[in-house]
Amino acid sequence: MRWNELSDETCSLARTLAVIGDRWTLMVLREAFLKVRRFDDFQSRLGIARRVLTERLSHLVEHGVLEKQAYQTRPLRHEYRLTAKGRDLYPALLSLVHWGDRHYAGADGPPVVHTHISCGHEFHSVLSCSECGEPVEARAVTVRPGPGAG
Amino acid sequence: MRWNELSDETCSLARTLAVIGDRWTLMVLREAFLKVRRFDDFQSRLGIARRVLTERLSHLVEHGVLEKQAYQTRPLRHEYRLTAKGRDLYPALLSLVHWGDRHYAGADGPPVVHTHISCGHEFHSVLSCSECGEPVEARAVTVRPGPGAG
DNA sequence: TTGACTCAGTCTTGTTTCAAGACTTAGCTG
DNA sequence: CAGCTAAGTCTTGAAACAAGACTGAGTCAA
Repeated sequence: MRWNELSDETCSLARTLAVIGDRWTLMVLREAFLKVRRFDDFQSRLGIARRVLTERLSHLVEHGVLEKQAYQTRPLRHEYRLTAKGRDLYPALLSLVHWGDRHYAGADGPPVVHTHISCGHEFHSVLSCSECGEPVEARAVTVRPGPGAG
Repeated sequence: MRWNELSDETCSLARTLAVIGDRWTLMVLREAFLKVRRFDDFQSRLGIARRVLTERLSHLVEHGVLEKQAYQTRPLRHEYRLTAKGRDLYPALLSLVHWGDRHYAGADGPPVVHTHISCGHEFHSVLSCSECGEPVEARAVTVRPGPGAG
């Protein structure tokens, strides 16, 4: 079986991975959150093969994560911007970055620090419960079939 | 260039993806969080090719995300368990799942619901700031080079 | 003590995807 | 007109993947 033949109905993760579960795709999204928007900028910052970049960008556009907008007309040029759906990926992406920071930063600390504008502090991400607001960890969660289960 | 030649020093995400940024790997981890521990259970639940599963599991063990422990000696059999480092991936994984729930659940709702044992409620995940506790969104965050930058 | 069964892999053989970078197109600039 | 820029497209060889048959070490039941 191929990964993308996994049942979508019982697994939101498979669905998510079908859209963004590819290493270059995630790197492209990281750049997008850093406000990179143009083909050649993605290409030169990542060093990704142009053919692969073309394919990843159109895939993301097709799935509504990015949108392609003209930023000039003569010559016609487009840029790729995150949609609301794309911005919703921020928590997932930041969690992945912070996992890397936590487990692979050298003695000096992480390569990048994030500042929360609202409170003014450097921060790291914490996953919390939408209902009680407390931090969530794996052992405090149970899983059961939901209304959309097959 | 290949994705894994990206500079680790300036990018925790590339480092993270080198360890877990593969679709099957993430599906394996999802099962691990659902308490699946044995080779054949991973294999039959996911339908993954056995060769690929072998490779992914050893990769995860090698990187300290899973550990291989004997659960019986005659015949010698092992199981794969999440380490603390592996459990730290829970926020990232749950965020990915919830993104899928949010954007791809059918009219009925998501295929799986998560209950937070501590408070007893069904919940979804919220990424919050470690300093002020408020939810974080992309536009409220600035990024700059940290102490470990190259 | 033989035959079936379980678990955890390994091996083989096509198929698919990927990487690198040269090439293309359309319009602008000097 | 020559060269430049942005955004791709194309070709070719290399790497990764899927399917599933096979292996080996031990258990169990007759």
